[in-house]
Amino acid sequence: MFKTVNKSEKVSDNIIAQIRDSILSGAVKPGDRLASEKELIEQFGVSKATMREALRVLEVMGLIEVRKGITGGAFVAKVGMRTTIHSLINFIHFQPVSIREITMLRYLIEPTVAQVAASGITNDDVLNLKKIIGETIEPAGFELSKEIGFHRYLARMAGNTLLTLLIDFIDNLLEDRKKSLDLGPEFYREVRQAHQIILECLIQKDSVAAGIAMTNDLLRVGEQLCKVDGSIPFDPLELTKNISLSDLHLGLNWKARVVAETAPCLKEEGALIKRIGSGKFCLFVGRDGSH
Amino acid sequence: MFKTVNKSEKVSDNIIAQIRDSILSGAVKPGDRLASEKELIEQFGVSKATMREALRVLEVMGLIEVRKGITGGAFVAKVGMRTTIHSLINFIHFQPVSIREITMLRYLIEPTVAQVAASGITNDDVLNLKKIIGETIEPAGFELSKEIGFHRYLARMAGNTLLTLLIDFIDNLLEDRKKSLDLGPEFYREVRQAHQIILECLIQKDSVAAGIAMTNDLLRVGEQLCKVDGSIPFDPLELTKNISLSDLHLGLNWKARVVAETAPCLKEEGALIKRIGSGKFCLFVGRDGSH
DNA sequence: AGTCTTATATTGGTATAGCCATATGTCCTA
DNA sequence: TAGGACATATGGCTATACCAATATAAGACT
Repeated sequence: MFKTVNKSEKVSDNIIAQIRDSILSGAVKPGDRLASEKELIEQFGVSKATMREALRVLEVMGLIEVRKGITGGAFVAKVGMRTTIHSLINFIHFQPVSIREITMLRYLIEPTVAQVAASGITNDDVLNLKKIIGETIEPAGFELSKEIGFHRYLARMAGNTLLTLLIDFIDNLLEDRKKSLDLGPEFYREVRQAHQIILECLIQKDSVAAGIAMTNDLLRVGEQLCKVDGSIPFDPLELTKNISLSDLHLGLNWKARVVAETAPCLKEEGALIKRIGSGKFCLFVGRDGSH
Repeated sequence: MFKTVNKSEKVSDNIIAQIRDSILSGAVKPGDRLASEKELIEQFGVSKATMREALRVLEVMGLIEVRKGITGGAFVAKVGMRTTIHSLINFIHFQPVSIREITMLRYLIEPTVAQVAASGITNDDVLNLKKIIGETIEPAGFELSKEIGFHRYLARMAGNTLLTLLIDFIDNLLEDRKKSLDLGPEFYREVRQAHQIILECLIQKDSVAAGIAMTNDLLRVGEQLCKVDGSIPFDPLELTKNISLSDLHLGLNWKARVVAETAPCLKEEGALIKRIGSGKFCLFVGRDGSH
């Protein structure tokens, strides 16, 4: 199944790569048992220490799980979100991120998450969210708390894995900051109230209102953290100074496109045209269906 | 400096945690030499195998770098983006992400990135971007290519570390899909053209046009990938069905808020009010400054 | 027959000792 | 002074032995 290692490179790296590839390629699936330590040592033809090094790394990566006892061995596992977020946290430590940056990212994604969540909310969701709000007390726990927060729950409701991961991560970043900034109880009271308002919008299945309420919440939190922190808050007006990009309702049948100045659509009746600088492209805004 | 491990839990875990914390707390900084293997073994009071296990894990995490030779030892390192993205890729392998989801996330963030990039572009940026577009040939390299793509460069221009990491990651995901889907040369020709249009908008420092051009690009790519793939593409019209959330120009001095029905601002002249369902909250849209 | 206890085999976890490969500094020599 | 040979400290790997945890199976008791 596995081949003897090439000893020119680092041996454990070779083993790690082989096992990792066999997992990521789908050759073995979560739950499958690879082999016992002893068997793997024989298969790879290495010593126990080396084999353990490799297994240990794969375990920390979250790719395998090792169990001891008579039914033990190395089992393929699913990489969990906690492992991944830990890695992100390690990274972010060396690339300092401001509240401003975090808030900007939240501003871009969380209102939409709330919108989507509003359209598909169930009675169970409402109950769970009420419970979560009730539990939002000051002591935020520590170190990747397992309890799912309000925003995380909404992300899961929206059903987009990427957004869920992202919001989980952001939540962690913010929790870290909150802990180090020593905010008063008033802050947490306001957060809870904001969440109640969002929940009310969700219950009424009012997507637009939910999005706005979410925006209100995250901008206020960002502003308050910056106030304590002394940094410059994020203000979305910086982005859309006079013109709102989203006014144009872009869709697959775009109403707005950037086209060459020779494009035939520019001759259509009712088209709004704006030349981009003095270049050869134009911003074209047309009716539905035309492009 | 380090304390002897508590042997009730897994010893190497304890060591990993101690060293990790000492790095993340800032007690030791990148470039610092921790100690030699031998010294660490003495400090922690463990065996060589155990110590090596811990060091190996920390090395894979990207937190330290191990050098051999007479001046060798364990050195604190900066966790790089590649390490982090590898971890994200491991995670995503077990949480399949559709083109639809990827496109949705891109739709939320990349137009804004283009907008911001447009406002701060330099002559050097223009030259680099032209070069990047010129090099966009079919064979996309393999495995976390070092060459920075068009979208990645824009993310760096926008100067937001979080967005940069995110877009790097997304780029990787998309590259993976592109490779497995076997797209024709026509596809890449169109991508290049789309990038040229975006660049033109950037050169003219037209933020709005750049955002729109970016939206056009990413939606089209998403649509084409879904066509080959047979899955349902993302259409932003799903999100903002009849009402555009962003029409409301939310800022720190919000024009739109969700408030309790008893809020005094609802009595202000000129306020637009919409009750949320039959609940006790109202969507309030007021003038600048009022709230 | 069912349930609890106990023994045991299997497996992972740690410790010790030793050898090899490698990088670096030092000293010697031309 | 420049170049090369050697010494030395360090990481990398192997081998072996023993300890600790755990699931299974056998046995004792009710």
